[in-house]
Amino acid sequence: MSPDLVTQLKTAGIQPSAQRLAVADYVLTTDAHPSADEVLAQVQGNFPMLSRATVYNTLNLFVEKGLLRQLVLAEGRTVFDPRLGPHHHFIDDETGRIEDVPWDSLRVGDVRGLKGYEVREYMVVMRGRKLGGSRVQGRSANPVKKR
Amino acid sequence: MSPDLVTQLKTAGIQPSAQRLAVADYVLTTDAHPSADEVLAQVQGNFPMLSRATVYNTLNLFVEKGLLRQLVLAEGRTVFDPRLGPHHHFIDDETGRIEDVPWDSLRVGDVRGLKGYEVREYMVVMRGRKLGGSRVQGRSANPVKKR
DNA sequence: TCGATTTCTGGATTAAGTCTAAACTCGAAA
DNA sequence: TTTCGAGTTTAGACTTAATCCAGAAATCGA
Ligand SMILES: [Mn+2]
Ligand SMILES: [Mn+2]
Ligand SMILES: [Zn+2]
Ligand SMILES: [Zn+2]
Repeated sequence: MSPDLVTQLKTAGIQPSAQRLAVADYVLTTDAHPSADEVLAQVQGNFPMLSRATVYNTLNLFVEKGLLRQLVLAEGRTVFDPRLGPHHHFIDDETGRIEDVPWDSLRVGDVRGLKGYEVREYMVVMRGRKLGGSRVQGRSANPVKKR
Repeated sequence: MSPDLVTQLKTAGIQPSAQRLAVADYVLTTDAHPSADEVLAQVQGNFPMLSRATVYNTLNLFVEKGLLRQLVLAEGRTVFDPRLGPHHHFIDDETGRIEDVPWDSLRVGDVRGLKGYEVREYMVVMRGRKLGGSRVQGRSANPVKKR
């Protein structure tokens, strides 16, 4: 859809094919942190002839080219995050949903000054309950915790 | 080996069988963050008749009974951590090795005061290079990053 | 237009982890 | 002692996210 998606891919050195644009249109603009399977399901909605292999290929390519971050925060769920800037993450105990927490909402001490380490990046990972429930509860995506 | 391992298991409500003690003797005392397979390899050293299923059963039991924490920080690696108290983690980019960073070495802002969330636990996850190399480099366990 | 290159695909494969059903252990009752 | 049964252990089957592969399809360049 978006005309600058083409530009964004080209700029990253990626050939903007139809499949890649379809994947990009979802995964580069979503507010969620979808897994590969969720990307597949989502994109196949308006692009039914899309194979699983292509989704994985494309996601890995986007990560490699720096358009996407790959996050592994919870058991058995690798997810993708289009927000490249530094931010923290909150994981809901019940739903498994991952939410972004603005960088500036938490001051972390002198990480870079840690003796013996050259820290390239860091984030605070929080787990707990989301408050202010009552709301429609959102479409709860991840059943989480099968045990 | 340790006589109080028996006590520790009993206290947690776990029958201290030979296999469980062998696993406990390694995983509850290690400074590393081993995966299930690393636990298996390690323990089979002095306890060759130990099955993969028992290792998984035992590790899951220990997690369930609160003797062990399960961490998922990196691609395709679920590891176990016997240090129950709060602490942070540093992950070496090259080796994938996970190191503990003392809780007090980093001051994190008012996490508990975050509006809209009831944070049960949190940690800072750092990635980068370990400095002061030259040393024997330790037995580098995890090749990491196959891509 | 046509060969070369890249992209895409279904199906096979891999590998971490779980599940199952049978075998084994061991203390206590008979 | 024997027997019994609850709990433990095991090999191997199974599940599933992810990768690999080799041919088909699309795209590109001259
Ligand atoms: Mn588990
Ligand atoms: Mn895998
Ligand atoms: Zn994020
Ligand atoms: Zn740790």
